Amino acid sequence: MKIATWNVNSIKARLPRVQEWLADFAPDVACLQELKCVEDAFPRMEIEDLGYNIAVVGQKTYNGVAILSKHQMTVEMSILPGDEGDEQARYIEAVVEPSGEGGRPVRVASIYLPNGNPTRTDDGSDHEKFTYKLAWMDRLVAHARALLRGEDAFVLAGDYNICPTDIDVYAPERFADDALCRPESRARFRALLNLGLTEAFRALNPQGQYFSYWDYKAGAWQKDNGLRIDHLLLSPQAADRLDAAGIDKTPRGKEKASDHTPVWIDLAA
DNA sequence: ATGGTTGCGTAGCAA
Repeated sequence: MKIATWNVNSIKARLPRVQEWLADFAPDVACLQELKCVEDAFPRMEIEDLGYNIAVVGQKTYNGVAILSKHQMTVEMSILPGDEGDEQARYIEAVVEPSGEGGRPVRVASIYLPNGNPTRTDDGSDHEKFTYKLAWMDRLVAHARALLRGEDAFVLAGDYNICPTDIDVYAPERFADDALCRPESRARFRALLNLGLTEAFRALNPQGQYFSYWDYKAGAWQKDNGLRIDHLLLSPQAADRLDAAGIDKTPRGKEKASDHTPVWIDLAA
């Protein structure tokens, strides 16, 4: 079962790119982030026509996440637990159930983790955007811990806005104080791994520099000035089925591209 | 170089 994640940076602006990617790559499940629209404005029919069921948590102008599935899907969560007052559309979780012989269910979450920049205010204290990111990550660790008690196969896929280590950054010295690389951010990402989750791409590519995001600015794509911030984290039951993982750079090179490119895994049936 | 680009929405914020 192919499961992919892609921050599309506006589903409306990106619809032709998303349609051709779905038709060509044909993932069983696609987790999308940064839809930048409310649920009613999601181009539902255009995606359904490609054979996908759709689950959306939308928000005007900012954020927004979706799960597209070729298989039957039941939405389990539309917000990350742990903060009733959090109104940002950054989390959706569903159970995907392949029909037919031998298809086992997989729980899938589409995650748009807060960017967290700027990290500091003018007076030098932690900026609320940074503290929101860290608190959101604490909630994610707690939720992952709860999910692990269920002992089922699950995949937490999305834009984590975290470069796990310096090898995931084209110029680590420039990002030392960036929320994507700060020790506090990385410590929480490692906490997820220390629970027993497997970061799929790095597990199968233990060495080497790979990116999933290139800034629109300053010719970053042409210069390969990228970051690896989009990840799929697997429960032990999902990791046991991990057959392949990859980063598909093709969509990033097209006209009207998102600044992110899809990351994918293949799980044994 | 405190720059650069894209999207939303139509000014300025977010990334």
